Amino acid sequence: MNIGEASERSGLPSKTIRYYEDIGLIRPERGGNGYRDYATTDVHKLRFLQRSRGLGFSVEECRQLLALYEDKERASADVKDIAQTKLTEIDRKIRELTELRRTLEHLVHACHGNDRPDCPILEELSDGS
Amino acid sequence: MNIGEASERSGLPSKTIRYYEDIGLIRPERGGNGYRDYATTDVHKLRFLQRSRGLGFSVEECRQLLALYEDKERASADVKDIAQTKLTEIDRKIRELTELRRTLEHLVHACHGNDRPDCPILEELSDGS
DNA sequence: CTTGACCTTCCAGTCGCTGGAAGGTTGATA
DNA sequence: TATCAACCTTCCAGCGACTGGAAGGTCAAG
Repeated sequence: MNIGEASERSGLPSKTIRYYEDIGLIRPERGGNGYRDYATTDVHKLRFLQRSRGLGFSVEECRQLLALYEDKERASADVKDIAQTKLTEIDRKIRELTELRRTLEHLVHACHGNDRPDCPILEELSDGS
Repeated sequence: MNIGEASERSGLPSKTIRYYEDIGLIRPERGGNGYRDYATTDVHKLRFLQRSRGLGFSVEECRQLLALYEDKERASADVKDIAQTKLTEIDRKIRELTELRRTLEHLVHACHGNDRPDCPILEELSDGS
C-alpha cells in the first residue's frame, strides 16, 4: 500500500512516516514507480511507534522498544525497565507542574484583575519574593 | 557589569542572555571594548525573564509580560489574563500526564519482568487493546 | 611578557517533526 | 486522447529555546 493508506491505518501523518524512515525506524519496499510500498507488518510497526510515542517514549526509546518488539529472544525485563524509568520521569513532571500550578494560582488569586497598575504577579516575578 | 556577572546575578547562562538580546528582549549598553555592559535594571529584567520562563511562560509571553512590566500604564487585567490562560494549559498537561501515568503503571504491573518473551507492554503497544 | 580567564561573533546542532516548493505518477472524466 | 485532481517523490527550511564549539580579541595578575 502507498504511504497515504499507511498513514490512515497507523494514525501517523505521511510526513512523520517519511521522517521515521529517514532516521532508520522503518524500511518499506519501493515499487517500480519509486513509491513506498508498505506491508501489513510495516503498518503494525507504525502503529507501535504511534502508540509508544503517544505514551511519552522518546524516539530513541521507541527504537529500543521496536528492537525488543521485533526480537523473538527479547527479555520482558528490558521492556519493564524502560517503562519503569519513564514512569519515574512522568512522576517528576507531574510534581513539577503541580508545584508550578500552585504558584501561578496563588498569583492569579492575588491579582485584582482590574486596570490598576499595581499587579502582584509582576511584582512577584521581579522580586522573586 | 560584564555578561559573566549579569549571568551570575540573574541565574541565566551567558549564552541565554546573548540569545535574549538576539531576539530583542534586552538591549544592554556596549563598552569601548565591545563588551556588553549591563546596568542593574538589565539584571532586574533578566531575573524577571528567568522567573517567568521558570514558571512556564513562553518567550513570547515573557515578551508581553516584560512590556507590561516596563509600562507604567500597564493594566493588571492583561497580566491576569496571560497567567490564567497559562493555568488552564498547565491543568491540561497535568491531566494528560496523569492519564499517561495510569496507563504506563498498568502496563508495568502487568509485565512479569522476567526473561520470558511474552510481555504485556509490547503487546499493548502493538495491539492498542 | 606570558598565561588564563574572560569576552566577542558566527555557525551548527539539538528534538521531532512540519511546511512548502518543484516536479513525477495515477486514475477518472470530458 | 487530453486534462485534471489527487496522489506521490525529494530536498530545503523552519519551529522553540537554547547549547556547543571554533576562532579570535581583551584584560588583569604574576
